[in-house]
Amino acid sequence: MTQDSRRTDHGPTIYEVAERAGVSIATVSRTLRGTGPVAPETRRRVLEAAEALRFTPSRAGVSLAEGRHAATGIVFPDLSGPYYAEVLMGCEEVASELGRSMIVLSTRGRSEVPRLVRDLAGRVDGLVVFGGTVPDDLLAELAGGGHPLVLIASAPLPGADLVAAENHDSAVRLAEHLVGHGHRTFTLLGAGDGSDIAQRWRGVTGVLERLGLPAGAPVPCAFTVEGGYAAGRELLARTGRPDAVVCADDQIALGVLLAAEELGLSVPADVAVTGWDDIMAARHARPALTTVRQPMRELGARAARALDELIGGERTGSRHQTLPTELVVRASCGTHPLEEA
Amino acid sequence: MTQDSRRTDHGPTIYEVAERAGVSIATVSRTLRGTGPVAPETRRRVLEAAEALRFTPSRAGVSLAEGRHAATGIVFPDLSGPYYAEVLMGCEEVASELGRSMIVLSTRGRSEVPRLVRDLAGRVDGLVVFGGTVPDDLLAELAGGGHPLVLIASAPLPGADLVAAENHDSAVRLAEHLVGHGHRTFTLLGAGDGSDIAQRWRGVTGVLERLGLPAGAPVPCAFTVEGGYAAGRELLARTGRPDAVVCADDQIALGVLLAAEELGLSVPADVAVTGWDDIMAARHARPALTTVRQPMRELGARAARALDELIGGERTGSRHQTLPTELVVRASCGTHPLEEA
DNA sequence: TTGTATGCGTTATCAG
DNA sequence: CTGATAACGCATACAA
Repeated sequence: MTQDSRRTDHGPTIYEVAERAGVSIATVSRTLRGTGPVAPETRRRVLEAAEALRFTPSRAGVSLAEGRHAATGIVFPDLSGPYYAEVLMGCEEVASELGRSMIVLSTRGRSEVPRLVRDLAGRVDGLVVFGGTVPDDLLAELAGGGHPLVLIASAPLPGADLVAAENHDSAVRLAEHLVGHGHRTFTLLGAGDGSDIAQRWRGVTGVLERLGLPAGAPVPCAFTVEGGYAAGRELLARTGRPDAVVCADDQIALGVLLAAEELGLSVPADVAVTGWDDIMAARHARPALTTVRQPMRELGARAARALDELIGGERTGSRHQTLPTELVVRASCGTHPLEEA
Repeated sequence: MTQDSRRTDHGPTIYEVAERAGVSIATVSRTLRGTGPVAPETRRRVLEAAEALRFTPSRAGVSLAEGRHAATGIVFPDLSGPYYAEVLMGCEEVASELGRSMIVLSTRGRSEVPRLVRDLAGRVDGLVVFGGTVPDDLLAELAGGGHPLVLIASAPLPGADLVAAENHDSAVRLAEHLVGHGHRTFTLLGAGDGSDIAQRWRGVTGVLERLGLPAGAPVPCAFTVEGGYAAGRELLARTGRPDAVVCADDQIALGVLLAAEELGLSVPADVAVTGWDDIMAARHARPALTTVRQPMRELGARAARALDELIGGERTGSRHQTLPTELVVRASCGTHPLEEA
């Protein structure tokens, strides 16, 4: 075939450097990676040859010889919205400091996820995986196969680390704040498959039940602006409209805001709306969205560090980390006589 | 050392599969990758053995033998804000379809960028690079070294493909629209190093000059909400406030909106504000932001395809692609009697 | 201090 | 149809 006859990166090899410097490849390797003793003059010649040839060790060769990839993989549902991108940033930054490359894989709308994940696992030293992206049995298989695994925002898995933002308690604070505004009938928007969403709802309904207020089941809704808009139109148009719509994330809440505006409803006078995540748009929406801020960047950074520990063998058992969240009170949950900015 | 004695992925090798199936490794390889003839019965045995052992070919071994990585790299400034994340999504999706993994590298605030980029180049078959992230001489070196290169939103480079959104003409449309609203004094906010920003400003000032309107130099400003806020406070507080503030991107514009609100100025009655990109927050801001939408996802997808062509050797010369943009008229540029939604 | 030789896991060529 | 065996590029014991 004429197709595939050319190969990637026909750069110089260690042999060419060795020849040019008049030494063996062993000496080149030792010199360049600083392992073992090298005479100053020899060292100079090797460095010069490597420089002249612009030698870069073949990654495949190094990986094969070292038995490691110096890379970590990360699996998300998708990268839309600020949440995942922020986590990725945190992760990539730390990984880079630790000398590892980051390979990304998004699974949403993709067939053959298991094949893709297996392939990914084969080219990294460990995996960061968002909850809900990879079937549990595959995860178990990977963990069992000795692949270091860190889960983010996921249900726990034996043998894998877990990094998550605190959900329950901040949901309690949010609910109490809303009750404090006088809201009495609540709708929970966004039925979550993920355990993190479930924890939030447990926190909210706990408060309501304690106060003897009605707490209906979460209403299913796509986790997008469009999803929130559609659900909002449906919800706010009917009689018996709730005092407060507590949304599973900010995007849903933004959609509800749109729906309310279109229906001529005033937020928060007619209905309060809250989100979760504190994405950029939450701050700029009018009314600005009351929400719960997750330390997204930090989530990623912690995951990268935890993975490094696992890979380095510094730690054997798995560990669960829960990061604190922050209730961000803005205008959409009710009037705030004092803290109005 | 007790430190590094353990290696990654001690999965089964092709030898173990061969032994279990009672054949040679050559036959295993042929069977699994469908190259060359294999007797049905032999095939069955090999498949069974591979399945039982959960055999996955070692990526490093394959890469070394094949002389390719089946991976592509992408270099951005950072992943904050929706722009880069969207481009990455488009890129990753196409790359995945083409059987390539995506390795990401962000350069903002990082020392030793050249080293990181060289390392990245060594583990991929080709690179997608955002303008302004990698020194030109390094890019030239990589291109000269036979590394397939696709630049995004960048100045052109000999030997590299270029994918960019149309800038000049949409800037002209934006400026003409603003002039049509009766705005006469303009401030351009965000002095761009990138050639894409420069093109936008050329489009805007071209219109102004043609009409004999004053066109000052772009005001320097960080491309963040905070940057826009600070510049906006400064700009809108002084006498001789402009009719319209044309911002280099949406984040700056959102900051200006915040500044205007704080100064008690009404947008668009007192001052018009426009952005660029059409990020999610632009739609939800109040007033909603008039802006220019870039096909971010498509930008990434095109880059991935172009890179694939370059890598596959289907194409020798470099190609420049310009993708159309769309003027998105919302409330922040002035009152729209008719198209008010 | 340096060189030789072997292994890492696959692919692919070339005889059987 | 199948099996040795030579690359692929590098790291590293082991010798010298």
